[in-house]
Amino acid sequence: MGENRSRRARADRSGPGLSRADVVEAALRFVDVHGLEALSMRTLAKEMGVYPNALHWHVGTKSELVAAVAARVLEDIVLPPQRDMPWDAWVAEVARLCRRAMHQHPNLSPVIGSQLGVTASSLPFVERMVDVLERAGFSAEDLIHAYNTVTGFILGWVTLELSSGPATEDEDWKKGFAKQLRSVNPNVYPALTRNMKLLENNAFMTRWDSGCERPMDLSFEAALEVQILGLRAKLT
Amino acid sequence: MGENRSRRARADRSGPGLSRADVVEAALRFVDVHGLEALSMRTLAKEMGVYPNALHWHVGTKSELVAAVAARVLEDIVLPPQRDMPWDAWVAEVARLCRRAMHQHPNLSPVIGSQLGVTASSLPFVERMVDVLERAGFSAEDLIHAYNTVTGFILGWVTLELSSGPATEDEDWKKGFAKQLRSVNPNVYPALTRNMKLLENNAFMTRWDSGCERPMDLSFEAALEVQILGLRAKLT
DNA sequence: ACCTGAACACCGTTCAAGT
DNA sequence: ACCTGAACACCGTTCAAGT
Repeated sequence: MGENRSRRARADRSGPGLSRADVVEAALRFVDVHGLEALSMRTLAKEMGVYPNALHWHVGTKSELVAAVAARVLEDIVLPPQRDMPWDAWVAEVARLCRRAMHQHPNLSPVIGSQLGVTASSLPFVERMVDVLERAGFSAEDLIHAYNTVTGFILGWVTLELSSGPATEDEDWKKGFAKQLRSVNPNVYPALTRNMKLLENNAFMTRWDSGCERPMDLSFEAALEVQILGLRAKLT
Repeated sequence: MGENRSRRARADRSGPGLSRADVVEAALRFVDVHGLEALSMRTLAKEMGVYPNALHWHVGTKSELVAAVAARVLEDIVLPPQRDMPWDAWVAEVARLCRRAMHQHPNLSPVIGSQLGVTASSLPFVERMVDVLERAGFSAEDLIHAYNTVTGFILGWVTLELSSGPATEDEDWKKGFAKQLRSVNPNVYPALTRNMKLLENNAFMTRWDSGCERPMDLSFEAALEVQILGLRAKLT
């Protein structure tokens, strides 16, 4: 999904002082370390040893920078060759690669889920996914729906997996949440009570750790299998 | 999913001057009208005719307010009774209800996708979804995975559907994107070129309008059917 | 308890000016 | 073209003080 960015440090003074890719790269690293809400044009500029306007000149507005950083995450993915591979194995493999890339930059997941549905620069992904699904037997409207099914599943599901609780400083809400969950009325929440041991900290809306600290590997694999089985059923 | 908030205007002076629910409600309406990025404690306070600190006193920090507003969106949903209904019909119906609720407040979709995976206050949803899936035949780990599959799909997929492009002011990037898309090299993007008419503005990463202006109804129904078919296949 | 009023330390963006 | 330096109009949050 695009060539790797050059890894050279910003120290060497060859070429122009700053490039757009440099700024995006620095922003990515900054967000990885300090979190998305800590990112500001001023602090990033300070860390890069320039004035805020230098950044604006290269990347435009802040939200444009963030969008560029989000798109940058998926560029690390190198898609496997789709020939000599069953369509379902290829889809599953690509799903795992996307998830891995997103897990490598968990602080960016909010902006990936909420901006990447509408974007350019991922055309190689589209091209090959469409090609594979077409060869699987989908065509016309069904092809578009199949594409949207798996693409929406991957990006959307992992976004939710990596979602975090309220960005409050203290971690006490976790203990409070756990206590509240365990002390629900068994008469009004019988199914929840029955499966409490399985649910707590393992399922959406009943967990307190995000998918960053507590990856939902097995659930993802199961959900992925559901996609494949469902698509296969639609083909017949 | 919880009782409706009282609809009384903030004008009447009965009881205390302000309540937490009032602030959340006002914030929800504000975001619906002006967008999420326009929300600030100061402007919301001004619109409510109070000082910023009055808001802080009731809802704490801004990110806590936003989390509360996000959770508030799903509280409008009234779950259908799950008895006298096949499990798959119930799941499909609830999926459509969740989607409808999210579409009613599209400006909140980023924060729903990125925060609602870890939250309380949705226990009625969990209870009944788990109950239905259990009656469908899932148990133990498979039950949790089935729950995570459909919950992650609904919230994640619709988040992606409602995702919008860069929050830039001018709408020219849309025309530029469309032109760039239509003028790709057919030799390097054959599948994309073959299906251009179907893809453009209809599929993730090849559309310029968000799911707010351009709902992906058919693709959602197709994806939902894939979930059902896949889950059904796993049951046997 | 609930809110005012002022203050602190930020922030994104713009604009003229330099080179 | 690329960046400095200063300025403008904000922002979230805190703190003392009122009632």
